[in-house]
Amino acid sequence: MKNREAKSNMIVDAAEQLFFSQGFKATSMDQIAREADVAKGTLYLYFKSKKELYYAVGQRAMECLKGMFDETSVAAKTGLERLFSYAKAFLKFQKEHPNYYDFIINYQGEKYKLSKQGREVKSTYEGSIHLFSSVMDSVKEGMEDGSIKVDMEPELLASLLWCEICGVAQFAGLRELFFKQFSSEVTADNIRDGFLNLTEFFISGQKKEEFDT
Amino acid sequence: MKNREAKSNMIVDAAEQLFFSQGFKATSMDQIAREADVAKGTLYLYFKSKKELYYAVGQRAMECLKGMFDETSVAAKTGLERLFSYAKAFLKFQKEHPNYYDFIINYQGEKYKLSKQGREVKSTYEGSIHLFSSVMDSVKEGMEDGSIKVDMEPELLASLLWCEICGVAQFAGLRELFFKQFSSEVTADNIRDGFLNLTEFFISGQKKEEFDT
Amino acid sequence: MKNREAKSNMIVDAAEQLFFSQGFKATSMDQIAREADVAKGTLYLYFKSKKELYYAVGQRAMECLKGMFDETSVAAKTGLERLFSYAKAFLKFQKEHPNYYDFIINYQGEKYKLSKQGREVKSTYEGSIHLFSSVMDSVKEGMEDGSIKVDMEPELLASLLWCEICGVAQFAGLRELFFKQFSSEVTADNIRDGFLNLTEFFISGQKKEEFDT
Amino acid sequence: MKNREAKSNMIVDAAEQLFFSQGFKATSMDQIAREADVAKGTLYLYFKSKKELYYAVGQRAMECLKGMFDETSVAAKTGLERLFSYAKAFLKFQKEHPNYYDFIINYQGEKYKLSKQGREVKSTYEGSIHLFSSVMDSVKEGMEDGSIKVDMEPELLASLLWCEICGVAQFAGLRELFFKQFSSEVTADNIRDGFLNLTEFFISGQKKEEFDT
DNA sequence: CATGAATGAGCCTTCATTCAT
DNA sequence: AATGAATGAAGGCTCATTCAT
Repeated sequence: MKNREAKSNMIVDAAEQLFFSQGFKATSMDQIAREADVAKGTLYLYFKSKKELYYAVGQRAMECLKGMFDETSVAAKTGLERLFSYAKAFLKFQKEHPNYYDFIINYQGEKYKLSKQGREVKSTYEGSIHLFSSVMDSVKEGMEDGSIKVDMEPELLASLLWCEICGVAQFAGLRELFFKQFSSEVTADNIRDGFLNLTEFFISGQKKEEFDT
Repeated sequence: MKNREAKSNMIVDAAEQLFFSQGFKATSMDQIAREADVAKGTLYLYFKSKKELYYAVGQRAMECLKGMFDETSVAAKTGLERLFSYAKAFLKFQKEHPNYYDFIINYQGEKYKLSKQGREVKSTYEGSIHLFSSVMDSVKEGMEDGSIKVDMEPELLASLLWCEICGVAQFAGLRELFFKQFSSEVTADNIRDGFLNLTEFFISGQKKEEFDT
Repeated sequence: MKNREAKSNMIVDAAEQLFFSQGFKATSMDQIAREADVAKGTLYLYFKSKKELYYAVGQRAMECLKGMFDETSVAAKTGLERLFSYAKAFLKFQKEHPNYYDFIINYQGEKYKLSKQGREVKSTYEGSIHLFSSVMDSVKEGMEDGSIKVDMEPELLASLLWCEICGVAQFAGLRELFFKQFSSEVTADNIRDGFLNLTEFFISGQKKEEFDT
Repeated sequence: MKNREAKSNMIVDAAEQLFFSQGFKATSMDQIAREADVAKGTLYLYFKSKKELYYAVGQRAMECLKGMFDETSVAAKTGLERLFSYAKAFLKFQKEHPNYYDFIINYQGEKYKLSKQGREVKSTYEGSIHLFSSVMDSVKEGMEDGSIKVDMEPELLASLLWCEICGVAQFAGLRELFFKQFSSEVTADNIRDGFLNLTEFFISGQKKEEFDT
């Protein structure tokens, strides 16, 4: 039954593409079937409903993010390094898979629209917890090993940084054209790098003088 | 014709609430009519189409944000102060009108789905430009008057801060329940305040020692 | 209450114009009200329903036709002359009031669509009887006075001629462009005149030789 | 795919009947679906829109008429004979398929309301041209072979006869009840036969004496 | 397993008619 | 008498889902 998984993947491929370009409601099962080159009825052999298909895409996005997180953090020595390897992974994820990123961000909101619950929601939710736990641990670790020097509760700092990173990830790309109107120097990459540099500088507690030099 | 505006507002009230909780596509004109306590046909006396109603909500959201921006920035002395009065206004806007905030954030995306353009899109886009210009001006001002001490192009710094603020605004509230699982101290307000304090401290270029104390 | 009739006429004017150019179903009471420059509610002060308005137009068309019939037949000396004065009146009516003509022709069909009965139907029906009676009388008269020489029951000949005239009236104009494709000589007027000349010649029983000359 | 055509035909059957009895606008897709005993959505599997269904009926009507024309004219020896075989075919068509006849007559008018053009319009228009060309050719032929003796341009005579035949076809049936009020002898068939006899007599140029006998 | 024809609930929008002012 | 805001039934069309083959 190797074949089954392959076909299922093809269907999710098709669905993914259409959901991303048109949104959930605007994508019809007809379109997905056509795109996946199967009959409409076949979709229902692999996914119980359109909703289910949507979840499958969410699953994929989350797994992709988890993969990039796990892959990246191995070489870190200090808490600060680990934290920033996560940050970089996150930004890289957004850059390389902007659709997956958007999907995850919008998931919760969209989901309310789909239905008030769903086992798949839980699954991605747990994924988020896992990721954020890693970030928080790295902050704690950094505070303990002295690589992070900020006078703030680690949970709060981690949350705050998480929000900042999400904001940079989301809007750096989305609004690149917008920002560029004011200066050609303001590219998505520059924003991302600027954020990483500035934040690392600040939370590592270096003196002002060191930064100016 | 006082009455007309009042009724129109009631309809937008109803539409707003439903769009916020279910999204554009998932909200039917029937529901809006029921919620607004008018007949379905009446909706079309006030708004040419469902799309038009959606725009009316967008208009409202943008005007609300602009109002809070304009109202807040008057008393500022330095560029730094002005910048942070904007930041506070933005966070306050998100806190007091989270739905409007989400609406504006999602506006662009949703709108592409509605139609490829539209005068209303332009209207909100221009609103964004206006707001961001103010932010950028305050950064430049702060760099000139010495209240902001960061070695970075003002446009880039402004863009970066904008992204961060958006991130904090959006996720502090949205994920409050999420963050709280790790520490009861991590509330949306704490995240917002933490962000403001930390960032003000950093970009005003105070020495580490001063912060620790 | 002179005013009442005047306003009623203005409304029928508006309705007439719109019914003719768009048809019954496609014309809305809103349009009629706008065209007549009165409020929508006012229409219902003068006409019980849209249907009623439609009938009023039918009434007008029939009265116009009757008027032209009565006006024309006075000077006739023989039955043949009277018959042809009717024929000419009919063709003239179609030419000068093609919309009224179409209206009358389509009345029956349309009416079935409106409802299965209606007093107005009767009214126009009686108008038709009146007109056709006149035609038939003129045929009888012509047979008696020798101006019509056809060996056929007068009722049948009258019916037959009526059908022919209706056909010429209806299609000469409607299909003018169509016929013209085959010869620029074939105009609506030529068809009408050709019909009158040929038919008069035939039913007056002139010899072939006379015609050829 | 034999089945597909069969079902498509059943749908057109239903649509035809309803369009004939109520008109285009007054017939709803719901009714058609009910009449055809299929679900409403099914209609759209076979016809892209209500308009398309209407065209399909028009197509049918035209093909039916063409079929009867082609079938009839084979045996004719002279132009006159051919002309009258067409005339008979036309009258027979109207008699056997009065709804199709009406449909074709009203087609043009109705269609303008539907949309300003359409390939189907062209299709029936071309059908008309084809038919009329045959009629005109037979008139020319008859003038050449001497079977038609009328001093008139063939195009004009053909046009005129066409109008007359249309009139007889349309009104003989439609007004049968009307005419009968004046004499029980005036039936639709008598009108049709009377028209054929009288006209044939006249345009074949026979002497009056021969007719009287 | 795979198909795709069939279903029917649901959507946006229109419009004849009513009625409080 | 006149208004025009309000109504709500209907209409054309879409699409997720089912099921006989």
